[in-house]
Amino acid sequence: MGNFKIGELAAAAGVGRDTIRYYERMGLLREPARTAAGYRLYDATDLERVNFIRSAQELGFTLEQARQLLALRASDIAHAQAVLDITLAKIADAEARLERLSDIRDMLRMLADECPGEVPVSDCPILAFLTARRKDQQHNKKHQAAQDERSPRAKGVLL
Amino acid sequence: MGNFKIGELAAAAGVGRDTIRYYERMGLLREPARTAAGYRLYDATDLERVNFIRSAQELGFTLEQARQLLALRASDIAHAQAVLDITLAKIADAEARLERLSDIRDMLRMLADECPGEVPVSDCPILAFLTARRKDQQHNKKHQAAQDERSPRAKGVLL
DNA sequence: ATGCCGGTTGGACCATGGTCCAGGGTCAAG
DNA sequence: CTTGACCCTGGACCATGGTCCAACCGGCAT
Repeated sequence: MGNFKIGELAAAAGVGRDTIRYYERMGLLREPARTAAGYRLYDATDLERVNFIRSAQELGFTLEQARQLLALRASDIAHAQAVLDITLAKIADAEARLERLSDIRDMLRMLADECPGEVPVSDCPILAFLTARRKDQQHNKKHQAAQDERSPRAKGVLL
Repeated sequence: MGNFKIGELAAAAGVGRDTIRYYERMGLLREPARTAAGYRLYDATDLERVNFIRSAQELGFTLEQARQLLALRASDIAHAQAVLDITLAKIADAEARLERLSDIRDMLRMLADECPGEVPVSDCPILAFLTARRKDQQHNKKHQAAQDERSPRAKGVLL
């Protein structure tokens, strides 16, 4: 049947050879059969898996989440709720990110609108804002106590 | 005058000591004066610089961009236009990202709405979508030629 | 003098998703 | 038989923004 070598799989899926090997190392693809010479041999189900992974990535899922989704798909006993949960979390994540990002955009737009351009940097409202802003924050902080909670970095960052 | 050691500067700015040294290595802070024992000695202008950097980061600027903004601020000859240009690029970036992200959210929301939850994974519309989607794309690709343009990764990613 | 807190250095490490490379082996065509 | 295209492995490297580590030194209180 249609067995292909790694380069063929990669080309069919539109990724690099190294990406395929990387997915294998990460446990996203099974360890494939080998020729006598040690060449990896793939079939249509492998291609479909790579395509699945790429689709998941396009929807903002990380490789780890893609791995989970593949595991769920392969399970007889899992219910769709598990997939839905992952999806809902991703939506919530996207929404938080959208809000934060649109706040930033609004702020930048405001500042850009105020900036006349043809003045010396010493009169630039954007720089003035960046220079001044912290004083406000320190002001606020005085009433906030010294709690700082360094974040250990978000997992599954969405784009 | 008010000279502080690295720990004091870090505390005043609300960052870690290592972050200060990191900024120095990255060229965001000048090399500070030293005590006889080699301790770094900072003053109020250094604190202000760190605060500026943090503010810039909050507006989505990368450290590299913060460095550029600081350089512009320090320049006598630069005009505000240069700052505005950086800001406008950041806004455009934010907008592109917002659009992409909200498309993804919409797609996920659509899929989530269709998913009944209490069915076996084999009936999960989300998995079905991920499984099927690539076939569409390959279909489209047939009319698009085999141009693939592997992206060398975006710089100055906004959040 | 002893402890302890804080400073110094260089370098390793985190996550994410790959990419690239050296130094081989394999295979089909000419 | 040689050339070139493909494959193998293990490991280094990219960006981003830090964090953490060992192993050492400085300075102050008890």
